Amino acid sequence: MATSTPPVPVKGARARAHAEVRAAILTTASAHVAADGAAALSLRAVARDLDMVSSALYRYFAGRDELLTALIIDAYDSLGAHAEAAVDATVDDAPAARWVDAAMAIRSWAIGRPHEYALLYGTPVPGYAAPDDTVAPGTRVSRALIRIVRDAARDGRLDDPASTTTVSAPTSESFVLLRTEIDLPTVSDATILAILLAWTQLFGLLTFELFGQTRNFVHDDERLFRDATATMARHLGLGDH
Amino acid sequence: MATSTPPVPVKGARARAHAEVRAAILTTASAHVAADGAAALSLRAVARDLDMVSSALYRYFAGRDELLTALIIDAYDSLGAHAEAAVDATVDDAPAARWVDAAMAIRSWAIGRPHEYALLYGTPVPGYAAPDDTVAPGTRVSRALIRIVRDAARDGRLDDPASTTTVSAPTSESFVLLRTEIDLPTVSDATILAILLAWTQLFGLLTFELFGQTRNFVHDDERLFRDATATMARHLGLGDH
DNA sequence: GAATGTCAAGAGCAGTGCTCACGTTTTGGA
DNA sequence: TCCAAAACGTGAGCACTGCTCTTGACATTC
Repeated sequence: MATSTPPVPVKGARARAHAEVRAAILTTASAHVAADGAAALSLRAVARDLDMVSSALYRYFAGRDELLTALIIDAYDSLGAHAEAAVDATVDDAPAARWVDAAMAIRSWAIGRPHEYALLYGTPVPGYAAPDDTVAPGTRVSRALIRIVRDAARDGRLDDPASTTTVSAPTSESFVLLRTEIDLPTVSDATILAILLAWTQLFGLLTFELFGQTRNFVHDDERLFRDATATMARHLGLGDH
Repeated sequence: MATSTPPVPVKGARARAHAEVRAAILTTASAHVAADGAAALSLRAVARDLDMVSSALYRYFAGRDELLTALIIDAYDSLGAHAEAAVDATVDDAPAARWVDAAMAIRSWAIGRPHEYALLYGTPVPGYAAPDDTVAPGTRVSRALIRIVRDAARDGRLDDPASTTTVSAPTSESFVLLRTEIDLPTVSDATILAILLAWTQLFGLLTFELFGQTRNFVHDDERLFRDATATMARHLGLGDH
């Protein structure tokens, strides 16, 4: 029985003021998440910081979940821009090196904002599945990573990892749509699967590091992350030069 | 300033009754987590179900966090036993097939208990780092998976994936301790890294599936998971027969 | 029998998300 | 220019939460 999103003025000074207050709410809410994590985010505390009364917030967000969803979208955008910058900055490098650099950029973003990372890749706060609105903004990071593969394919620096991958018929079927959506029309099933593997491996390792699953036996997390992503780049068939 | 764990009687009928009540609390708390997730776990609701008053629970657990930690440990044990059973049941199969079967067993456990899985591998609830007590029980699953590699090595059915892995000197250094701890003394750096990769890949993909990160472009999650883990088994060097 | 340990009860504190009725202010059209 | 509608902030209030503390009833042990 979620209350629907509150009405928002569309023109004039009212609209401008509304947008400003909304932005201010997001800013201080984001600061609270960065400091104490999403679980500890309190609407009343945010309202206090802004010298409002808690009920006033409901003119801007339907509730806590909607506020969190907005924060998730902003965080995805921040991470996406970060990843894109890394991919852009390395256009002239070898595909494998680009992959590692992009992965390291994603990692450094996450290390600096563990709570925001948890907001994106940890347990989804409302229920246990992420709200639909957050899926699309989340693809920005993936698209940046995939651009590395696309550039490599264009330049003939992408090997087909067919010899070491197993793709069943139904999986191959489901790759048909995915292949066009990520704009890699000529690439093999093995490459698609390798991309998925590299993607899940990257975030899997990062999540384990940040959530403490690797402590007690990994000492130099950054080094391991670099080696791991370099290995995944080779599995992906990305060229070294 | 966390209140320390409450005193517990050590002998006699008193101790028995105490243990029973404690178990009952864990059982109904676990049911609540399974139904609504860890975030929604309420001490008062648990107390109501047991016809107690909420303050009575503090004789058995120092607070909500300690209750959750106990639940985490139990869940790790459940998952660990599940994985071990799968590994035991396939001793005569090919190493690669065993790996896939164990992974599928882990997945089916998770699919059936999404909230428990989130409790283990999602955002750590107190703060953003898991309490230390939960690390050791968490290794049970990993040890089960590693046994597959060890058996394969013993039987000469483990290839060295050196040709496709990159292990830097510092990472190699940190593998020295790890190698003896997982009782794979003769195995190469490349194999150790491949194990880590397979491990993070397995849980990375599973987490993405459960938290909704793969929806909209993966249709047959089970099939993909099977293909992905089979591929990782090959990267690991596990034999097919 | 007295002292000690164990336990549940209940009141209470400080906090939460959220709703609602109520005034005030601003806005845009008649 | 006037007026109704829209937007907004206020404060009270509801139903919760985790947690603390005091009190009184037992049981076990000395």
